[in-house]
Amino acid sequence: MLEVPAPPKSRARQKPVSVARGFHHGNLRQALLDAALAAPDIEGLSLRQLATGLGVTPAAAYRHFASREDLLLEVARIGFTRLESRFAQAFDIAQPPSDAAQAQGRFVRLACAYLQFADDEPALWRLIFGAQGAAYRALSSVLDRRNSYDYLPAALLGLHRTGVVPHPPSERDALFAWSAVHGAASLRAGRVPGALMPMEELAWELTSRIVQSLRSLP
Amino acid sequence: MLEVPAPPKSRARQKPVSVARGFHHGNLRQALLDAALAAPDIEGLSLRQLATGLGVTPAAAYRHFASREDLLLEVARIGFTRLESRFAQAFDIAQPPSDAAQAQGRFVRLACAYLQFADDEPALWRLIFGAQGAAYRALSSVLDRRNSYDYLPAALLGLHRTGVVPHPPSERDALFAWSAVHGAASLRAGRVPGALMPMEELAWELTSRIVQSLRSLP
DNA sequence: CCCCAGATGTAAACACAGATAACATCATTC
DNA sequence: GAATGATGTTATCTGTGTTTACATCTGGGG
Repeated sequence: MLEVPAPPKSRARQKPVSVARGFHHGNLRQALLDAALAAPDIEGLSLRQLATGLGVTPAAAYRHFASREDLLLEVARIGFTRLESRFAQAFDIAQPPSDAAQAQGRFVRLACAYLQFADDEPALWRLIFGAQGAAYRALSSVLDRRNSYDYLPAALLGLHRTGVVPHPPSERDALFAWSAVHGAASLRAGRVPGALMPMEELAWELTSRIVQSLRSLP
Repeated sequence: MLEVPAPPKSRARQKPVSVARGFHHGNLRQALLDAALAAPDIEGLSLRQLATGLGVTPAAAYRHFASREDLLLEVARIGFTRLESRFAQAFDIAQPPSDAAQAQGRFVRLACAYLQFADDEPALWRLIFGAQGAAYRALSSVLDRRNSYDYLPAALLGLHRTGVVPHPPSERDALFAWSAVHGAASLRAGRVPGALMPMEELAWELTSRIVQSLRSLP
């Protein structure tokens, strides 16, 4: 609520910190993105508050983003990248599973990453997947899906290679697994009581049930 | 709960349509709700457009709703009721399943109802479940959950009673089933390519996979 | 070293949104 | 046939997205 009262207007000479007042020179864009990423409700924030909060005029934001929508899309893109990097870390491509336990471990970690992201960054989760996933849809055509949502099929393939699942995974197997995990994450994000159990427990339960279903279907 | 709107409003004089101009007398509230329900993007609509579209001043809406938020909440409540009535019809409580095939049929119909609702009323779906299910959360405390989301456990119980599933369904069984169906509906609403198969097919696939997972877990 | 060109930020303004208050009008009831 | 409360209207306020014209900073070429 505190305004920056344009205090000293230190037009004097040297700029001790050119970042703190008015001019951000080159990093206003990043500063706006950072502020948006830190907001508790990204979709609901206003450009003006964002800008004035950074000690800058609303119109300044338009030097870096064509519109509010554009800013939010960029934030969503960053969020999606963060999710993807969580996937990558959980997947741990450097260490392919050599037995059933390792393959299942990888699968559990992947589910965990999905759930943990919704837990850790609820505002980003809402931005990306909320509201019918408007942002997600807009991003789908831009992002390389091959690099983001192919971790799941790969994990299922690992389950088959190590003998956990008899048949090679089909696209529908992957869709079912994705549905279950995504649905659980949504319910958890919506604070549905039953979905609020400890996360590792939820992830283990989901994945073992999914594996069970894959075991017995032709 | 609704007010009694003085039924036919027989204005025996001129003004053949008292509804078309200015005064709606008693049914502006319903007219606003109807207009909102018909909007392609409920969350994004403005009170002003809604009101002026009905030939009425923006401020008139505030005689019937405390705020835009309040209106949207009421619309969400109606949407939730619609979903619930779809559940009731699919569940068909009058005809409890007497064998495995009927129990499975009931389960499939229930999943179908969920998916069909997302297909038929995407705007309502987004309003209720989108954006982290803000509306859904707000409604949860008001609605009697016993009457809306207990169809699923009941259907699972039917599966057990007719011998499809060996163990009586636990809360976690229900959560898993709900997650899978809800997740699939979300992906479908987000137009994820893999989830756009014919709906009955998707419902059948989901339910049979869920049943498979319930068969083998202790 | 100066000065200019382009990047960056400001000031002012427009249209539109939600919301409120004071006033006008209907429609029913005594 | 008024009185009265529900209903709708006319301003008006604040806040937001966005644009336009102007001001300022920064780095590089004479």
